[in-house]
Amino acid sequence: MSIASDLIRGHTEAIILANLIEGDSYGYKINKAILSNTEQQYELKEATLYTAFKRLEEAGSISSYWGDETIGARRRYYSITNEGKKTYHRLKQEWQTAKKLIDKLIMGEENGND
Amino acid sequence: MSIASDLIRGHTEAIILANLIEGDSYGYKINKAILSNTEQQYELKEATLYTAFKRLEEAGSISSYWGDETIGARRRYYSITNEGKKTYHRLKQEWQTAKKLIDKLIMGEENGND
DNA sequence: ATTATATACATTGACAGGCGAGGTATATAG
DNA sequence: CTATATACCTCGCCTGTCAATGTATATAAT
Repeated sequence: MSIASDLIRGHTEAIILANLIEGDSYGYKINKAILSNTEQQYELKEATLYTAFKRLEEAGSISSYWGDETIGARRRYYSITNEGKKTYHRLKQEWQTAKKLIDKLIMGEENGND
Repeated sequence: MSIASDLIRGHTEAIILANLIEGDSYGYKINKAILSNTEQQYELKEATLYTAFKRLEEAGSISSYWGDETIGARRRYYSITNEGKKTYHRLKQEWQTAKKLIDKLIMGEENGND
């Protein structure tokens, strides 16, 4: 992919929570959704994704349950908790703040708006 | 400071190059400039700063020389190279791309513009 | 039958950047 | 002579990312 992972680093959890705000989902699907949303410009690697799920669940931001698929591979679904919703809103605000700061710090005189 | 370091991670080099684009400078001063530019909201820690200088110099993005101070502590000045200017412009473009992607991924329906 | 591909989850071990803690040295103010 | 500001530097830990690898189910092609 074309985006350096260090630029996304630290946003993994917010990205996952943003997905789960739209409804319960599972790893493979979230992975594909991100690829699709970014026109294959960014991929949240599986190892990264599953370790992030573990962190989020330990933090109480999400909960999980096995789907009742009778055919095909089993799926572990994740659900955002109320705690996770709060975290998500906090992370969104932090991103807005960080975005402005980084713009100021690296863009110099140029205007960073679209 | 109020900004999680993982949100800045990966921007350290761009921030330093943005400073040096304005003219030669040295570690302590760049450190204070960032603090001041962000109203103390972000600080590039000294250990981070000096390891980044080393990386940038090894990569040929900056060069350094000792100042000729006759009083006070000695200063090691850094200068951005032509190679470094190219890198800086590339990093700025990457930031613009990443910013849009992250907005799309974590902001959902909301508009991330100021 | 067997190979390949897609779906789906999970772990291990290495790597890289950030940074707390510590150290050195000069100069000034109390 | 102690504290504070300026100024540089390094060691070792921590944390998040990810390539590699493994498991299992299902379908399509050879």
